[in-house]
Amino acid sequence: MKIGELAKVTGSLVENIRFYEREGLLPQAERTDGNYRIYGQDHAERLAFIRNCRNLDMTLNEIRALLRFKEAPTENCGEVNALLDEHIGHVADRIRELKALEKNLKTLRLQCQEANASKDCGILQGLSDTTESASRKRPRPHHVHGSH
Amino acid sequence: MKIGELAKVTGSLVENIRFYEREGLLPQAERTDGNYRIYGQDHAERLAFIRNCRNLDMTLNEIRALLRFKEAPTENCGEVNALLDEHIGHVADRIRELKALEKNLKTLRLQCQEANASKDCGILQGLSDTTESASRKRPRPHHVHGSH
DNA sequence: TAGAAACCCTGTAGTGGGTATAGAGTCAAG
DNA sequence: CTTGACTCTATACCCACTACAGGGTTTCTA
Repeated sequence: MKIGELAKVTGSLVENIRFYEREGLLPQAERTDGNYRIYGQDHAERLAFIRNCRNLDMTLNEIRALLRFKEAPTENCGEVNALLDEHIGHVADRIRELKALEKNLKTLRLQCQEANASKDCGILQGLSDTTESASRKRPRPHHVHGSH
Repeated sequence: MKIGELAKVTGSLVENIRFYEREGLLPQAERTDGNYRIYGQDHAERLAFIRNCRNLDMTLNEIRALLRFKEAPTENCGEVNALLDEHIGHVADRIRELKALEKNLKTLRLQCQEANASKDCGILQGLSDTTESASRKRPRPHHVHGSH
C-alpha cells in the first residue's frame, strides 16, 4: 500500500510517517518506479506499535528502546517492565504537580469575585507577589508535559 | 542592578530574562556605557509577575494578556477572571487525561508480571495491538503538556 | 486522449519556551 | 596588568510534530 493508505489504516498523518522514517523508527520503505513508498502489513504493525506508545505519551527514545526489545525476541524483558514503571512514575508525578497547580489557581481565582477595575483586581495583585517567585526553586524539567 | 543580580533576585536565568525582553514581555532595559543592561525595582516586579504566571503554567500569550490589564489599571478586569477560569479548565482537562493515561499504563503493566523472553512479554504484545490505534481519534492539541 | 484532481516527493521553516554554545567585549580585584 | 567573573550578540539545539513551497506521478473523468 502507499503512504496515504497506511496513514488511513493506522490513524496517522502522512507527514508523521515520513517523520518516523527519518527518525529511524520505521525502516526505509521500498519504492515504486515513480519513487512512491510502498508498505506492507509489517510496516502497519510497527507503526501501530509506535502510535500506541505515543498515545501513552512515551517519548520517541522510550519507543526506540521498546522497539529494540521487540526485535530481540529471546532477550529478557525486565527492562521493558522497568521502562514502563518509570514512565508510569513520570505520569503520576505530573498528575500530582498539576493538582497542586490547580489548587493554586483556584485560590488565586478567589481573590477576585466580580469584575473590578484592574488596579483593584485581586488576581493581578496575587500574581504580582514578589516574595513567592524568588523563593521558589526552579522546577526540575520533566518529560510529561504541563497544561499546553 | 545588572542582569545577573536581577536573575538571582527573581530566581530566573539570565538567558531567560534576555528571552523575555526579545519576546516583548519585558521592556528594553537601559544600558551602561559598556552596553550592560541596567534594571530597577519595576523590572524586578514585572519579571516576578511573569515568573509567577509561568509557575502556574500559563503561556506567554496568556501572560501578555494579563500584562496588558496590569498596564490599564482603570479597565474592567472581567477578562482577567475569564482567562484564569479558562486556564483552570485546561489544567483540569489535562489532569483527567493523564489519569486515564495512568490507568491504561497500569493495565498494560499488569500484562507482564515477571521478566520473560521479549517474545512472551505481555507488555510488548499489548503495545502491538492494531485494533486499538486505528480506531482511536487523534487527540486534539492542548496547551497543558503531557508527561515530558 | 487530454486535462484536472488527487496523490506523492524532497526540503525547509515554524511551533513554544526555553537551553546551550561560540566568540567577543567589559569590569573589578589582587 | 593580568586574571577571572560577568556581560554582550548571534546562532543552533531540544521535542514531536505541522505546514508550507515547488515540483513529480497517478488516477479519474469528460
